[in-house]
Amino acid sequence: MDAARKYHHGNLKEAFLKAARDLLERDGLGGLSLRKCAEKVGVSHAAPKNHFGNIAGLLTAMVTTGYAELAVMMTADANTNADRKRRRDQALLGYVAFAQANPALYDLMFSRDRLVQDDPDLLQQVRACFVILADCSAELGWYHGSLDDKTGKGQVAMWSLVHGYAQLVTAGRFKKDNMKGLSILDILPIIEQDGQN
Amino acid sequence: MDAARKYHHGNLKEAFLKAARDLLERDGLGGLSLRKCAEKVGVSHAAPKNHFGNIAGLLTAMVTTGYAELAVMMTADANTNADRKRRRDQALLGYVAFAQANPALYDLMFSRDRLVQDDPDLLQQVRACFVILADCSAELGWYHGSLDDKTGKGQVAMWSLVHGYAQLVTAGRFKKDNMKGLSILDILPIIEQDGQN
DNA sequence: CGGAAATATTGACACTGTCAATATGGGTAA
DNA sequence: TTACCCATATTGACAGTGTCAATATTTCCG
Repeated sequence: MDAARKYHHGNLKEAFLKAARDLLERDGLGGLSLRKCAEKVGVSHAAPKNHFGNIAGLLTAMVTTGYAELAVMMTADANTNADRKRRRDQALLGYVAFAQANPALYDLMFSRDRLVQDDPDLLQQVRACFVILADCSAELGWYHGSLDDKTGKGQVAMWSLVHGYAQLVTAGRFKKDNMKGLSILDILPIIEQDGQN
Repeated sequence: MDAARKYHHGNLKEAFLKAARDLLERDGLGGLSLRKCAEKVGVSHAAPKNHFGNIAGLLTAMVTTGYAELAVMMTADANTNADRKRRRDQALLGYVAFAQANPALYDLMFSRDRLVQDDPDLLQQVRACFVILADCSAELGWYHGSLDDKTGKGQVAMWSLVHGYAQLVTAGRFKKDNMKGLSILDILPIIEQDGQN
């Protein structure tokens, strides 16, 4: 049997995720509901229960794919780019680009009360993204002489900075003209130890 | 007439805000509803409409008071503390302390789709907090030689870092043992230009 | 005193997530 | 093939939600 046509509908789980993603970016989180997803896919209103349990399960699954895409955006040209500094820059630019391309999803990815926070798949994808950021931190020399940065300070600083920047940018908090033109790479050299890029 | 006993109920607007605040921190954003607020206060379910219009109006008003409290937390000991560096440290510690004391409210303060983003009162309180952070940035020497920092890089970097840190901490994203003991002041010197505090 | 305005209530509506009961169909073993 | 089991999907119901129009009540002020 065709894998895309199993059982009654087909791969209904992925169809739900796609519908939810569309609704989220089109109408925002307030415009997303299980019943709208079901109608969009063409099934009954209670169909999502079999695949996700409840709405938190669906949002968690969608957010998990978001973290996977975020990791892809950060490592898209990692193979074709031999220069380590450029690779690090591209990772950070990719992070912010993902947030700007999927602002509502990015917000949901850091929501505290709509997700199943201890979902194993979610935690795994989150960790994968954090590892990539930790590498960026190491390249910046934020480990203060210790290559493995046992204190974790570099990673904490890196994730805080890039996440805060991404969230504030997508929220439109940087409105003054002199701020709107700043990219994550512009503010990075300011806070590097040596003041150079 | 007593200002606390005007009209039928009294100062119903502030009573709603207090009830909403309690429900938010006790049951999370998902446990907060207009009808529960009304029941908690002891009025009919449609009473909030007269004061806030809709639920976005109530959340916006509550968040606005949150920003005002955040500013207070950052400047609590500004008068009694003559040392500029300690004053800056206390402002940043106060920022994070507010987020940790009111995690659900802090999250809502950066929500994109539940608030009236262009509310004048909200914008004013946000700006007030940003000004305080800009002062912290200036004290760190992030203006790169220009005291007024016309580029805005220092402010963008400062707000990004402290907001990202506060959000990730309250979300429980820093779980590894070596990270849990880090405060905002621990990661600050890592990314200062001279590497010193 | 009496009308006007602010404030609060009532009842209704569409919409939401969730659940139990039921129906449908595919997979598999006899 | 046939019979059965189980995953999957539907139906109908329920409590809860925000919002609105219509109405009622209280306060303010000329």
